Amino acid sequence: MAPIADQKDNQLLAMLPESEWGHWLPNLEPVDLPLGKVLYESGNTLTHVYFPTTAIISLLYVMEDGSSAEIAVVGYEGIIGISLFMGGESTPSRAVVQSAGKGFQLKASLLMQLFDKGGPVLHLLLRYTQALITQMAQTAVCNRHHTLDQQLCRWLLLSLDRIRSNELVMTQELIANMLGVRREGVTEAAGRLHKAGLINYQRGHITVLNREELERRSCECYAVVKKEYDRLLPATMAV
Amino acid sequence: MAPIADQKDNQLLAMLPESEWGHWLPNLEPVDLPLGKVLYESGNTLTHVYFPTTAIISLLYVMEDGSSAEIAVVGYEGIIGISLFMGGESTPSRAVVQSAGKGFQLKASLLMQLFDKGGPVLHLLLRYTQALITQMAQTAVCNRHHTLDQQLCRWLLLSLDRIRSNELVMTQELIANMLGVRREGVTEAAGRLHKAGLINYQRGHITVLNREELERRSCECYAVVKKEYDRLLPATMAV
DNA sequence: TCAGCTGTGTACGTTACCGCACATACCGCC
DNA sequence: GGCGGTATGTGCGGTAACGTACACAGCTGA
Repeated sequence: MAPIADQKDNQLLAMLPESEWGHWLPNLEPVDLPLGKVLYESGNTLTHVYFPTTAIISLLYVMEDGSSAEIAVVGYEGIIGISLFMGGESTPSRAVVQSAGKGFQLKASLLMQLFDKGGPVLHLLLRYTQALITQMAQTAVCNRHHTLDQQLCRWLLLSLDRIRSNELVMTQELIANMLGVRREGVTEAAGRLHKAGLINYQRGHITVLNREELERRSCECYAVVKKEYDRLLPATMAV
Repeated sequence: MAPIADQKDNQLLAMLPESEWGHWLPNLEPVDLPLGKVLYESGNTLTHVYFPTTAIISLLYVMEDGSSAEIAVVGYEGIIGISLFMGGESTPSRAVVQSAGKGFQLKASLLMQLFDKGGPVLHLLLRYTQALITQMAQTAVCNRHHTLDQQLCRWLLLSLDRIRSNELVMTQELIANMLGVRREGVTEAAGRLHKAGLINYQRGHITVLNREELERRSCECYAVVKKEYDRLLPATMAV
């Protein structure tokens, strides 16, 4: 019988060299990641890092007036808590579960031990971080130049890529918070995509029907980010 | 007599531990960084990294249609070419000199040798990278939520911090390219700051007269970024 | 079965910024 | 000392997204 949860459902964990596996496996604790759970708070020191398998986590900045904007989105391909091994221990952003699912957690101190040994683990985590940086940079570009319609397409594609699925459990209100726009704006943009037959949705469930057309309507930002993730973290990568 | 150029004018170099100094100094070549010089191009493998001392370098993404947006700005406090030690060798962005000045360059292969030894050099560079990440993230937030007036204030402050000066040699056209807005928009915003007595400018020279008020008019993004740089890279840091 | 909550749809005036066009001002240079 | 190029100033119609208000629709549980 297959295990309830497999550590290799997280791509970074799956990329670890065989020789590392023994050090990691006993210390990876499965965790439930329910909608809204805050994995780390702005300015707080991290106690754990997280490796999502089926959840989507948003890194976002919450402004003084309470409005927010997403900086990046992380799923099975990544890790939550890069500031730990980058040496800052905290960041001004917050990590929140945007789509419920599962994952694994690892004690911060253990991750640091494994990271500080250098070698393949260090290089893998840094390559991942560079991919994440690209996503952040492209978010900045996209926020500046592209229409809400384009951004919604990009966001849907990026998010779905991170759970390997066609369906997203997410309200328009939440999407609006992520994109940093009005909920009504998302309703209108989603309505246009629906009318064009690209997506379906009812009460918090969005399904993509036509991925190709969605990519076509998206801005170049999606392709730039996807290409960079594929380049830096090829699924078949031998670490 | 003081040296024409001092390697310790770059803050990262200045933070290197004494023991490292011998390995670095003979390999740091002084370079001129004239306005418009491209230090690396999107997708190209880096041959050198750069440590600015008096120049300002913009990391920007150039879109398919030719318009651009700044992702981050780097000066004497940093290094150009993080993708090298992050392991990607290239990035989808471009690095361009926005304010002429000087700096030092180091061969990519040498930097990698020094980085791969691990220890304080590695940790210093990673901490710097985290500060840079914060700047990028905040750029995304700022692009989404803040007015051009606020963004101009933020941008002036960030840029001036990076050359330790009150005067910037830069046309409004260039600033517009960086912010990803129309030149006319910058003219209007700058006009308002001028009218309020906060800045002076004529033909490509901008002088800040009232820094406090400029900070007050800026959005919170400037303070967030500054605080994070100060936290991660304190000038008095013992590496 | 109906009440109540959450999620979605629609409308309307407002605003910040855009694109374009053109006027003016400054500076270096022959 | 006038000329040409670059930098800045201004005006005007257009538009994407905003803030606000409210209607409706679907699920859930008393």
